[in-house]
Amino acid sequence: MQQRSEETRVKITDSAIKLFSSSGYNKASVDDICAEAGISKGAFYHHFKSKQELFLALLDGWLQTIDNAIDASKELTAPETFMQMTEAFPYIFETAGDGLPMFLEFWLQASRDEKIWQASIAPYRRYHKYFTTLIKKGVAEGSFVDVDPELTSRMIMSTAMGLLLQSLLDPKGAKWEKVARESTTMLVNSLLKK
Amino acid sequence: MQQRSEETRVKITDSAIKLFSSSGYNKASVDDICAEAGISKGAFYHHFKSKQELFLALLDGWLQTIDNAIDASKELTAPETFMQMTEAFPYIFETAGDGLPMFLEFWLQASRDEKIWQASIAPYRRYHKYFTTLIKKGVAEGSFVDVDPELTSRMIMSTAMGLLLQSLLDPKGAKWEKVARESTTMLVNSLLKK
DNA sequence: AAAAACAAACCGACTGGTCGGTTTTTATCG
DNA sequence: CGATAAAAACCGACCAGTCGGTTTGTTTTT
Repeated sequence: MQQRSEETRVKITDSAIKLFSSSGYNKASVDDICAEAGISKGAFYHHFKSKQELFLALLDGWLQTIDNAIDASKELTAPETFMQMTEAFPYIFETAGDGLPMFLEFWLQASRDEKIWQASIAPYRRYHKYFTTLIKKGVAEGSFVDVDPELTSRMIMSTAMGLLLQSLLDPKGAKWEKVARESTTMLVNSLLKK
Repeated sequence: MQQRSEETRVKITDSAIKLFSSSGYNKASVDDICAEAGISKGAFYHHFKSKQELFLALLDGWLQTIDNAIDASKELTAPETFMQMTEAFPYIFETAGDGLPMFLEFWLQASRDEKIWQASIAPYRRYHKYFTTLIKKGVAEGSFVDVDPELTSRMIMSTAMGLLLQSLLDPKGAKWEKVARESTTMLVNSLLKK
């Protein structure tokens, strides 16, 4: 099939992630990405109709991995789900590590670019809804104390995002996987009925 | 005095904040800033030796306001300090509102630019230390339960940053001042001895 | 008059994107 | 199977515009 084509596409996206992360969306030029990928500009614009479309494609892929993780924990009880998230944190920090600035880049672009915002806001709200439902479920199951699900969901997402932000600014300032794990435990503990 | 000079400088910084926020550091060109300020490029480079230096100056000013707020609450007890922070949140969201993307911009630039990182990391660590000390003080005073001060400090900062991030992405998705206030209350409550 | 503050033309490096042409892959058919 | 032509993938020079920063000259302040 078009195996070569697929390889080129992967080369482009890989290089783009690398360069967007290290230099930022604006500073990483299409020429740079092509050079890093070892392909020509023609090849680039054969696969993506613009730099922005490439960015959108990366965002899509990123959201995909999160969605998959969520799908994987569909059958569990609410506390089990949170515990699994606790376990997932070190993995997230490890793999996201280099791509972390990308994540922030998404945020920033989204706040300024209508198209990218549209692509970001829907999944974001979906995640919020997901946590809200999960907490409601926990309360209904009787395993969680009677908190405000909406508010608690926001707090959980705040904690997660705040941790990512801090680990980005000061990677060596703390053992972030450990902080993340303990933070989650603390949050869950304050949710669990005694 | 050099009153006219000072006015020009203010015009430049005001315009820069406005444009950096709405368009981002890279996209807001020096020409744009000059046009917005109604001055010439010569005037710009008379006051700032580079675009980066202007950015650093803005960062400095921003940190100054935070430091002032911290200084203002030096005499209070630990719980009082937190309660005051609760009160300060609506103000922060109101004033920071438009400048919020700037805040993120600082973060992103810091993670990539050694000079800006140096200027950011010191205050960041100072704030972390401040919260850690504050919590230790609360524990010593007997008003807080016996938590890990380091960890709790990270969590508080996470929550604050995460809230800012979320309000930036989805300003109309929730009443953020309210969420912020309730989150703080919830955090303090879980800290307070019953 | 000296110095500080400002204006505006100018520079070279670099940007995202285009385009005509070349190579490689795939489908078709004798 | 091998020849062949169409289609897909790719190349790299090129363009028009933008960028941060410099320079030269003018106005304002002291």
